Amino acid sequence: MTELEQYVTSYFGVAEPEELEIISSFFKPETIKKGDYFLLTGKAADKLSFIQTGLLRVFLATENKEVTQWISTKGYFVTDLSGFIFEQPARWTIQALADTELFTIKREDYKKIGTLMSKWHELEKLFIARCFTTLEDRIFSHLSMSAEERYTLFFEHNKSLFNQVPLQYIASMLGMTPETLSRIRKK
Amino acid sequence: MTELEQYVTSYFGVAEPEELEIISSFFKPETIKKGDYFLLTGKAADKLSFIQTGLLRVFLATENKEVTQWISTKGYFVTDLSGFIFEQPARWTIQALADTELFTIKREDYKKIGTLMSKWHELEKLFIARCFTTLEDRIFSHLSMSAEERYTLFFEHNKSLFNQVPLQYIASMLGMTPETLSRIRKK
DNA sequence: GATTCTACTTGACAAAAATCAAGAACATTT
DNA sequence: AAATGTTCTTGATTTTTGTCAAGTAGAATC
Repeated sequence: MTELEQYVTSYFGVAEPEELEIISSFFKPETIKKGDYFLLTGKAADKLSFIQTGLLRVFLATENKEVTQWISTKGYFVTDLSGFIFEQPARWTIQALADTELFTIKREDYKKIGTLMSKWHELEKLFIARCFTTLEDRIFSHLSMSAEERYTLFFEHNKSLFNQVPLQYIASMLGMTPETLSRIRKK
Repeated sequence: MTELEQYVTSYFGVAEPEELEIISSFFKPETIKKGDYFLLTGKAADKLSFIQTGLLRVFLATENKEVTQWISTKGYFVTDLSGFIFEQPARWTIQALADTELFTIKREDYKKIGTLMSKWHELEKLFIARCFTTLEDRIFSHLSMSAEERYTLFFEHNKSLFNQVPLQYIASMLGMTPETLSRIRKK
């Protein structure tokens, strides 16, 4: 099984080798350089990718500051989910934090899968439901934890990110300032 | 169109009258009294309901405090989504804040819809994707706004809740203490 | 190797929010 | 109407987190 097939399997749980091959064939390799934009807020969110190497930051620039929503690394998927699904302008901007290799599927091809595989929409549903659950946990962390507790929890599960990603972005993603994160880490 | 059919339509966007009738027929009226539990953390999350009258609070009791995740009113659906979809124990406890009338579908009946309507899983997917987007917005509010800004935004969109629901639960749902909410409201 | 740029840290201070404790307002029951 | 039980408010205080400003460290560029 190729790495791409593993990514597809881990997110969509596709079982039949033939189906998996069909789906994977729609994904095309793509490379973006550090600093390049994968997606811009307001533009068409018409692709979904798995990250082979590199790092992408999902954020939104407001008047005062940039708010980092998420950071994706190898093995993660990346897209503006609501824009991709509902064919609406992207809510997020997505930028490469390092040179990044992707496997990308265009929305038109993604939509074809649903016509080729009868159970595809159910797999999609389960995929999105897992994304929902992840966000539910994240909301809970903001309702019930201090900045330090959020940091500790996140650090336990994402140690490897801390070598690769500027801490200011992790701070933003956890809902605190870089200074606060720095002070928490000093302990 | 019955009220139930309107609820189903607004969440699942079902178009054909016959299909709508089939789906609606699986929902049964149910009544729960103020203080009763709709669902308990750890128990089977095997039903999904629309609220006809009344109020339900979705929360989790931790060692220190109860964390209110959401409050549902007339026209909203209510369930433990991840438990319902993945057939796992409920993550949340759901309790009636007032006498409440519901239309409830059991999971076994819900699953039948998928066998009767070929496009059901796609509608489900879109339904859950909208839930996902709502949570994304909520995360963003915690990453980028102060307690006062979160209150103002929520109040603008949910004025009617404030007459019906004890403010302490709204405070918890917005990620602040009842005292902080009270002080913000004094202004 | 010096320069520039960026990320990170640190300190002093300010603001926001939590905590603790008391009391007031309101509804419910008796 | 009195008593009870919640919920909400308010004040005093502490803790947490943010802001501003300066300085340091490290990588990248020249």
